Amino acid sequence: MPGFNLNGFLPYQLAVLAARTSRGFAQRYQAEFDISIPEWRVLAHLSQHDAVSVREIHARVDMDKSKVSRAATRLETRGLVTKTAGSTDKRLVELTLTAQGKDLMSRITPMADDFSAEIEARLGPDAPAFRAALVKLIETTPG
Amino acid sequence: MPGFNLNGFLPYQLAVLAARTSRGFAQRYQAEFDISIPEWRVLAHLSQHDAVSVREIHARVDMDKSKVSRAATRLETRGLVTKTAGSTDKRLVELTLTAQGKDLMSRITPMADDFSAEIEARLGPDAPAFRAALVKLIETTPG
DNA sequence: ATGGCTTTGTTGCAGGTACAACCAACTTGG
DNA sequence: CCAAGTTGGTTGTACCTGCAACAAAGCCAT
Repeated sequence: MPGFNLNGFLPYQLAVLAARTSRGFAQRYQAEFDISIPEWRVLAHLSQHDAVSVREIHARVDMDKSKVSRAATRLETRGLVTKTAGSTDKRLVELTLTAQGKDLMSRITPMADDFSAEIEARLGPDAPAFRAALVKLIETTPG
Repeated sequence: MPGFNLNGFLPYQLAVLAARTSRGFAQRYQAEFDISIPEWRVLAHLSQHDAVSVREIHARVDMDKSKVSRAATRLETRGLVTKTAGSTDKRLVELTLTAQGKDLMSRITPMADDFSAEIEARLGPDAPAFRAALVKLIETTPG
């Protein structure tokens, strides 16, 4: 009769919160720039590590190879990144932000920081503990 | 040069953890039963609130109307739920678990509890605070 | 009651995703 | 040096999702 309490089920709670949060942030930047979430992830990674391969992003950013590949292709056609064949290993593709890509990142980054700050503000003093727990869970959860 | 630190970005962290967690749990029950995540959510909700409409589930379980509708149809063809037209309002559909559906839930529920317990064990004493923060964020994040 | 407005659920469609097959480029053991 | 195996990236495909259009049922003011 009591049944299973889905609303208290941790995987469900995580899924709901993650979906709402991603949608919320996506709405902000998709209105101004026309970027999908996979594209945003690739751009963000490139802003830290330039001249990087698809494989590298696939490993670090929790996205399927094909997702990275197609995101990179879309970004290239829009002039935000360049794809050049690797010099020593010709299988590798070196992804690099163009000037236009860097410019776009420089405009999205403050929005991202604001968004994060708003979420942490809703948590108040518990925010650091929450973030620490989140990191611990991510690191102990197999890929 | 420092760029944007995606790995420390809260929406990204939530998305990664939620995706991994959902996949991990889905792998367990999809091997034994053949149920998708939307189907699992509908079943779980029905285990608490029997004779419930699509709209009710849509509102409570963070799923699109069409997602609920299609999940319910699949569950009906597999004999896990029944769909009957509402008696007073004929637009409404009353979803109810069949005996087979209840049996399936009684076997999945312990797996779900175990899974939750394993995650909380990885958090140790921080688990209650983490769950509390999660609930607070869900409640303050617009749908 | 009747013509319009709202609500409920289903369905068509366009786009995105995961998974596997695939090709080309490297590597390695003999 | 070459055949077999690996690795990096792209592409084909079948599925799923979200959104919007839709039909049917209910509501409501006149």
